Amino acid sequence: MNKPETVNKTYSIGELAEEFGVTSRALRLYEEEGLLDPQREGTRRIYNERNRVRLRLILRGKRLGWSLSEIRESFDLYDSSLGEEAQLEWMLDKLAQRRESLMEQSKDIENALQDLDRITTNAEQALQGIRAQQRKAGHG
Amino acid sequence: MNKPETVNKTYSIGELAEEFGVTSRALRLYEEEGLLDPQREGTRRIYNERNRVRLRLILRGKRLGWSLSEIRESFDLYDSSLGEEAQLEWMLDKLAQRRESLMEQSKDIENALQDLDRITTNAEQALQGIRAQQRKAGHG
DNA sequence: CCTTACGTTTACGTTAACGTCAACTATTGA
DNA sequence: TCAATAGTTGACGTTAACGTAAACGTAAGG
Repeated sequence: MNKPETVNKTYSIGELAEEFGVTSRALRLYEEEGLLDPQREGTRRIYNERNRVRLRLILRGKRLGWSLSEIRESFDLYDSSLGEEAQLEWMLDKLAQRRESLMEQSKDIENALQDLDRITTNAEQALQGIRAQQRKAGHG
Repeated sequence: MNKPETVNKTYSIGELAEEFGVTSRALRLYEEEGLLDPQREGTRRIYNERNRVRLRLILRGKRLGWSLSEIRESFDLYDSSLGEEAQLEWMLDKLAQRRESLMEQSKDIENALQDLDRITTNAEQALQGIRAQQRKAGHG
């Protein structure tokens, strides 16, 4: 008993590339780097929903400024089996590091937004000043 | 009547590099790219507080995944005089774009943090399970 | 005076993340 | 049957952001 047919939908490399605004070349590179593993139909690559989700995560990682190998590391964390104690401790450590880095980025964004707001306010006021001058001149 | 002497403190390239954990080479590159403009004492570069603040902003930009030219653009926005109307409108547009990008990154971080939390919880529970088993075995 | 430390410019080397092109295969529609 | 379309691998090209090394200048200390 399966879910509706949308679940088993597949995509060619070109389709997926266009949908996400990247090139086929990039998808092949991500595969080479171990970030994607599409099935094959003969020689052609066939992407499924799982691959699609992965690609979404890859692009999110890129937006956060991560390198491809950092992105792969995060996948490794995500996929790794919860087996031995030592492995789990190492994993928790890595997860904590990621969290710290993300929190730092979050702080950076807050600060950058504050800077932007100050500049924006100044520019808006300057613009209003100019337009007020123009209206005065227009009435002459 | 000047503020205390800390205000006029200056730094050599080596000092500044070490303080921020970058190399002299990087500082020279940032200068070439128009991101820094230290004074000179003969041929030697002399950095003041303003340069130091700039460097801090450069590194913040890097943590956000910006390229050096994107960082310079942001400085251009920051520095640009609030002159003509067209320029102001163009500037406000650029500022809005930056804001959107930052908000998107912020969302990405939220999501990444949620993912991390889920994985962390799983790993912690697995670890507790293992340790419970170890205690039972220890009592045998 | 000589070494040491720190700085300078110039220039070539390196890595990541693709872009681009060549040569080939497979499918499809006229 | 033939051309167009989309895919394949392989290889070389490109850009950004530095690293690294050479050759030289300069101020301080022994």
